[in-house]
Amino acid sequence: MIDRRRRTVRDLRRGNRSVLLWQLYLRGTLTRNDLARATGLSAATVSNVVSQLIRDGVVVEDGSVESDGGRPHVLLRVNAGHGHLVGVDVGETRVRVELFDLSMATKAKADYGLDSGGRDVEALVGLIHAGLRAVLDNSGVPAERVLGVGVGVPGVVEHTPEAVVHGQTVGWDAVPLERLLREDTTLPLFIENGAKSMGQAEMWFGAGRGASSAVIALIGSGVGASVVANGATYRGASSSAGEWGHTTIQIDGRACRCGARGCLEAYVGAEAVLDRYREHTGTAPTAADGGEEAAVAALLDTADAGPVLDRTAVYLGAGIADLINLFNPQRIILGGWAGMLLGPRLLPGVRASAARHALRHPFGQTSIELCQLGPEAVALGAATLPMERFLSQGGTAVPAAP
Amino acid sequence: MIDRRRRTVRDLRRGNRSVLLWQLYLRGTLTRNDLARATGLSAATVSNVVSQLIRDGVVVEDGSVESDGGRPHVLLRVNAGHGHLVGVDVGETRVRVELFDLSMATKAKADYGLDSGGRDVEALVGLIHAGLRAVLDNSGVPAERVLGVGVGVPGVVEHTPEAVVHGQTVGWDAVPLERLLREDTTLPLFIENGAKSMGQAEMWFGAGRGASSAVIALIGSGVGASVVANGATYRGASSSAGEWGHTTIQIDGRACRCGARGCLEAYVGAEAVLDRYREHTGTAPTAADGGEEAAVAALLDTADAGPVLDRTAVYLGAGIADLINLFNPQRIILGGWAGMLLGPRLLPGVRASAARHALRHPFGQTSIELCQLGPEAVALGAATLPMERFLSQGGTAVPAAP
DNA sequence: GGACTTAATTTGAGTCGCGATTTAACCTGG
DNA sequence: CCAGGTTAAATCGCGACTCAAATTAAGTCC
Repeated sequence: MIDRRRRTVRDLRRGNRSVLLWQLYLRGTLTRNDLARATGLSAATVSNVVSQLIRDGVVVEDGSVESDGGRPHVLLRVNAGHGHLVGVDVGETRVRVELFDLSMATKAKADYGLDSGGRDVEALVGLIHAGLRAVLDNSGVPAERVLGVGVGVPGVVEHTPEAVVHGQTVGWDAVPLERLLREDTTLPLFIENGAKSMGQAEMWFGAGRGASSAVIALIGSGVGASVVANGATYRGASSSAGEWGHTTIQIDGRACRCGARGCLEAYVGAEAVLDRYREHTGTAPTAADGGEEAAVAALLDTADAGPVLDRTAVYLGAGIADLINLFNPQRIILGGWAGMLLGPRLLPGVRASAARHALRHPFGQTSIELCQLGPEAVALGAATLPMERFLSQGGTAVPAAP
Repeated sequence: MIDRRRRTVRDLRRGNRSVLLWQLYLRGTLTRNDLARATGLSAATVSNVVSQLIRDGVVVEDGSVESDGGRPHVLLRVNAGHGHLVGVDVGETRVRVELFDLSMATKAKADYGLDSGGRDVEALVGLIHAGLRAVLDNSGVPAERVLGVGVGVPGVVEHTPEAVVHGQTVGWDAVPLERLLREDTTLPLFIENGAKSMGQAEMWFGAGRGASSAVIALIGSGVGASVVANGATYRGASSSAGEWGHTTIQIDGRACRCGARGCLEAYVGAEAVLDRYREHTGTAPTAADGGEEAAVAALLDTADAGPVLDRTAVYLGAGIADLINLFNPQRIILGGWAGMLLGPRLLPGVRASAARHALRHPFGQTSIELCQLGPEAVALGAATLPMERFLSQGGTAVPAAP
C-alpha cells in the first residue's frame, strides 16, 4: 500500500539531500556532475543542494581531477569528521563500546567483562554508560557531536515505541532498556537485535555489499538469521522475524532447548553438533574444557567426526533451502562464530544439500557464501543504525555546529 | 537503504493526490476535513488537491452530513465509474476474465475451459483476448476507459522487465506472456502469480483487511503461500518468494513431486493427504472418481480418516510455525480450495501444533484464521494490481476524459 | 434576525526544482 | 601570451507547490 505520508515542500529538499548523501556515502567520491547523472536531478539542483551540504559541513570538497581541456571536476565526499557514531555490542559475556567517525573508522574502544552472564541489567547499563564516557574522553569528541548510539543486544527488541528487550538466553523478560539508558544520556538511542545489526554490517561492508536482498545465516551456540529485503533489514510485525533456528526440520525429532522438537537449532548449532558427536562416538570431543569454541575447533581435527559433520551439512543445507524458497534472496551469507569455524569444511556439502532441497529457480538466483566480518562486527553494525538515520534524513539532525 | 529516487516538485502534487486517494479508497467516504486530519496536510492543500481530483473526475462529492451548528460536511468518495479494471484468472483448467469498476463491483464476466491443461500458450492467449473483447462488448465499456488488465497465472512471474512466466505444473518454461498479450492489446498489463494475486484480494477485501503484514497459506492440490510485508506483497529477488510448499519438514521424508524428500507439500497438500489416507487404510477414499475436490470432501465424512487428518494438522501447524518464526506476521490466513474444505476440521489441531512449534513471542503476536474469499478471488486480486498502480500514481494515467 | 459554529476556499508568502544562461577554470595552438 | 575552445559549476527567472491566515459559505440556536 506504498507510502501513506503526506509531502510538504520541505520534504523535497530533505529527500534530495538524502539521495545525494546516500550516493556519496555508498560510492565514495563523486563530482557534482556524477551526482546529477546518478540521481537524475538537474545539475542546477545538485549544485544548489551540494552548496548547502557544504555550508552545513556534511560534505567537503576533496581535490579535483583535470578533465581533457575543460574546467576540472571537483570531487566531493562525506565529511568523515562532521560527526561521530557509537556502536555498543552487548554479548552474554562482554560489553564492547566503540566510537566511529562517519567513515566508520574506529576512534576509541572500551571493553568490559560481564560476570553475571548479562542477567544483571543494572550493572550492564552502568557499564554501557562507563564505556560511553570512556570512548568520548579518550578521543576528545564532545557528546554534542555524536549523532547517535546503536546498541546490539541478544534478544528480540520490540519498539512500543520505546525499545523493550526480550532475551531468553540472558533471562531478560521485557527489559525497558531504552528507558534505563535514557536516564543517563540524551544521545539518540538505536537499540536492535545483535544478529540483525551484524547482518547490517555484513550488508554494508562485508559479503553483502551491492546486494539489495540477502539472508545472513548466523551459527553460534544456537542458530539465527538476519533477513534483508529491498535494502533494509526485515523486522516483521514485532521485530522478531528471522527466527530461523526454531523452524522445524524434522517433525518429532531431537529435543531443542526451546521446548519443541526437531528444530534446526537442535541439529546444526555448535551445542547440537557437539552433542551429536558425543552420541555418535560415546566420547566427549577433545579440549572440551576450553569452552564450546575450542571444542568445535578440536572437532574439525578429530578423525571420526566426518559423518557427524557431513550430516550437519545436510541439515544446514536443508535449512538454507527453506530460506531460499521462502525469501528468494540474492545471497545467503553464512556467519556466526561456529559458522566461520565450520564453514570452509561444510560449504560444499551445504551447497549440495541446499541444491537438492530448494526449488531450481530460486536456487539458481542465489549464491551461498561465507561472511567476511567476524562476530566483533556487532558494534560496527550497531553504529550503522544512527548512520542510516543520518543519511535518510539528508544530514539534518545535525549536531551543534562547530 | 530507503528511497533512492530523486524528487521533483511535480512528485509532490502527485504524491499528495495519491495519499488522499488511498485514504478515500480504503476508508470509504470522508470529508475534506477528515482528509486533512488523517493525512496531516493543511486544509488549504486538501481543498486545492480535492478540487483538482473532482475536476479530473476521479473523485465525486456524495451528499453531506449536517454538523452541530456549522456548515455541513461534504462527503467525498472515489468515482466508481471513472474507469474500469480487468482481472484475468488463468487456471490449469479454465480462464476467467472479469471486468470491474473502481469500487470492484463486477460488471461483466467471461469464462472458458482449457482442454490442453493450459499447455497450449497460443490458445490461452487467444482466449484471454476473446474474453477481453467479450467483457468490454457486453458491458459497453470502451477500451480507453480500462485502467489496466491484471493477469494471475500459475507459476513464477519474472519481470525482466517484461513479464516472463515459469510454470512447472503447466509445463511453461520462460513463456514471454507479456509480449504475447501485447501483440493484440495496448492496455496496460500486470502479470502476477495467481497465489500472490489471491493473497492481495484477501488483504484488501478478505481476512487480511486492516493488517499490514500477513502470510496467506494456500492449500490446494499442492501448497503455496503469499507473503505480505509492510502492506505490499513480498516478491524477493526474482519474484519466487513464498515457495512454502517445498520447505523441508522431515529430512529424508516422503518423496515430493518436486524431486526432493520431506517437503511440506508431500504431507499436507490434497494429493498428499489422499495418498496418506490410502497408505493408512489400504483403500482409496470414496468418490475418488469425482476428482480431488470430491475425494477430499468425502474424506472428511469417512470414519477412519481421523488419524490421517489429525496428523495433517500436526504437519500443517509445524509448517505454519515456520512462517511465524521467519516472517513474524500479524496474521496467518489459511486458504486454497483444500484449505477451505479441511480448515474447519483441522484448525484446532493446527493452532495447537503451531503453538508447540513456534516461539512464544511471535506466536503471541499472530492469529491463525480461515480465509474469507474463495479460489475465484484470483481475478479480483489480479484486478487490484492496476488499481494499486492507479492509486499510487494519484489517479493520473487517467483514461481519455469523457 | 443577529450571534455563533464549523467547513471550505482564497490569498499572500516562502520554498523548491528546472531550463537557460552566465561565470569559472582549465587546455591548446599559433 | 592570448584568443578560441571545452567542460564544470553557479546564477537567474519561471512555474509549481504547501502553508498560515483571512475570508466566504452554510448551517444552528436563542
